[in-house]
Amino acid sequence: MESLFDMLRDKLKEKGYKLTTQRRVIYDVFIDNQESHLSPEEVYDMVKDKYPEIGLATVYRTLQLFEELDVIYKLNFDDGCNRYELNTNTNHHQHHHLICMECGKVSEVEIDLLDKLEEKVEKESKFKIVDHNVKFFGYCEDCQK
Amino acid sequence: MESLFDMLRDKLKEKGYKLTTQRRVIYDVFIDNQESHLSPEEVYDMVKDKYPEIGLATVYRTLQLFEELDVIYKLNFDDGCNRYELNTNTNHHQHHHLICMECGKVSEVEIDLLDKLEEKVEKESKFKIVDHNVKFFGYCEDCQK
DNA sequence: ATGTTAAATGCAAATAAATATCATTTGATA
DNA sequence: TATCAAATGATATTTATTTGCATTTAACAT
Repeated sequence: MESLFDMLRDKLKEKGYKLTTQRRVIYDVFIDNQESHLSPEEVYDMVKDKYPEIGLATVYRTLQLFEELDVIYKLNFDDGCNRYELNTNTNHHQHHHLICMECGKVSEVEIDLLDKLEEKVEKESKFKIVDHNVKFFGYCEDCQK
Repeated sequence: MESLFDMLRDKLKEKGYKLTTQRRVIYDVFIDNQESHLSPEEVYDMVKDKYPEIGLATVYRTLQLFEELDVIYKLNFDDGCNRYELNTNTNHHQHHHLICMECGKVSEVEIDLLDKLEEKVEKESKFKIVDHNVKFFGYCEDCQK
């Protein structure tokens, strides 16, 4: 039974990339913050605790690499920076975001009604669909008052 | 029976904003390019044909204003800039995007199965949902070959 | 173990999109 | 037609991200 970390190592090896300390440490930050939607700057700050010598450019490069390897995926909450979250292979496809239009808070919903929808869209269009992304906009509990 | 343009004028007046030539011309660009997803730079280039004196900052400011007035809405195709499309009041809510992961082409789907989904999500979470946004990722007809 | 080599890093400089500043102009109303 | 807040254009600035390059390091072969 392969852990998430084993998968990272295998994916890196398969593509001829090296498993560096920096990549380990960045990976750990995502493991330790699975409920978060981290920006490059936030990752940088957290990584510096364990590995102060790291450069911001390395963080950016690593995030790109991890995204390419499907280790993390990119989110967009329109707040001026990219955000990323760990791909645990269980959150994918039925894990979407609720964005509060008042305070900007983002929460999660676990729901999967979209498989039917994908089929329908594939029939109507000529696209071969492999993924979807759903965002809901509204007002969170606190901001409804 | 009120035209889209009348609505723009009313909305501006209501909030104490002025109907300037620049705003008219930018609005016309959206009317003339309803199928497009325009970036600020693209709007700027098109506007300059009719109104060469316009400044890029005015385009940015106008796009923000139009978005605030729900005259246009913002899209994100992760290509390094904001993109906008006209809100015709008919495309809203059942108009979503198919993004080709190979060539980046974006097409439209008209579909609305999400009302049920919104209800379900509202029950499960404490969010009051007012809008949703769906993107499908896959391969377009040309790139499947 | 050690040497070799391509890949990765850190730093600093460079880009690019978007925003802010401010003197000047303009649209709406009296 | 005069008034005045709002809007504009030009330019400078900010902020996120990327790039160039000399140096370091992980992976692999010997």
